[in-house]
Amino acid sequence: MISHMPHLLNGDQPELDSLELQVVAVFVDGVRVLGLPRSIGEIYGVLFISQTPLSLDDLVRLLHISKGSASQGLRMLKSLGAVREAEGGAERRTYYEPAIELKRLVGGFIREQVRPHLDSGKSKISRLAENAQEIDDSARREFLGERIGRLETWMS
Amino acid sequence: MISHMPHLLNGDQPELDSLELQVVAVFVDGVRVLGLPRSIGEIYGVLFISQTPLSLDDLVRLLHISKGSASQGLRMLKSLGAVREAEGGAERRTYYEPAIELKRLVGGFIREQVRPHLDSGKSKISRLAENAQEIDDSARREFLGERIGRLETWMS
DNA sequence: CGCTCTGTTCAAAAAAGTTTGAACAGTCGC
DNA sequence: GCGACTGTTCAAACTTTTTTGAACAGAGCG
Repeated sequence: MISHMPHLLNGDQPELDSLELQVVAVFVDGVRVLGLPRSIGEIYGVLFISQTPLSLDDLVRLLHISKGSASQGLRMLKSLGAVREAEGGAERRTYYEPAIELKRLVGGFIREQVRPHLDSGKSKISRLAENAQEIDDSARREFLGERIGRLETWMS
Repeated sequence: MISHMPHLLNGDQPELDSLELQVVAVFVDGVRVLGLPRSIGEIYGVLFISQTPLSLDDLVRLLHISKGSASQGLRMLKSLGAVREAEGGAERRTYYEPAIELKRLVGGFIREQVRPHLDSGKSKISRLAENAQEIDDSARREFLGERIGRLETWMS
């Protein structure tokens, strides 16, 4: 039985096949656009194409990355809500599986990566708008008011 | 007359005042989120808050960046459609002004930074979908078909 | 407790990305 | 043509980010 299922990509498979490598490459490219590190794309990629959940050690072996990288990558992916721990397995070791709903992925990315910057930006701009009111030169003050107002519009 | 317009931020002003620095900082933060280099944010920031178009040498002086940086930064901003050469001035030197319509900025960013990756991603995935059809193991083939299909949905 | 197994941490190394500045190319006016 | 001026290029220097790997913490088991 076992010998007839060579493509069940799981903890037993020692290497990624060419098709799996191509999928991983797509995700590496994908996260690059979002400004996330390569390893994040690799990890999510293997999980995405794996039929069974994978452990940290599986990732180390399949991707040839260090344990540290895999650990940190999984942490980030969990914080983005892109990966979750698989239920069940009464084993000591924990297994991970990908979240495959696009909504969840995009939502997590916005919540963790975009929102913080957006919020701090908004508060900086409010302060800016106040400071601009104190300018003496009236032409300059009006110009600044107009531009900063535009900035405020952009942020919403 | 001249001495009464100290805030006309143009080629004559030797330094950025505190408010201008704050605005620049907002843009530096902003472009960081998009994965663009700091200097891009600085350059767009000064142009955005300047009442008159600025030359390359103005940028070098106001931002304390090298001529090379300013030149490359302007090139990128032009390619993004975020900055254009100002009309008029019969001078030899060319002056730049910011595009301030959000639509144009976002559009340029997508066209130049996102589209290329998205397109190459799509074609990689098409090839992937074909390769997946050649898999022997039928369970594996179906699983891959399902996942790759999902990937294709995401891309639209 | 002592040993093994799993996973985390973090300082240092490596890689990737950005900026600099000197050399160069083009243009204008004389 | 020559010199001054404006801007571009690109290899090297610098900065920032990512990865590594060795040390460590905790959990389970005998």
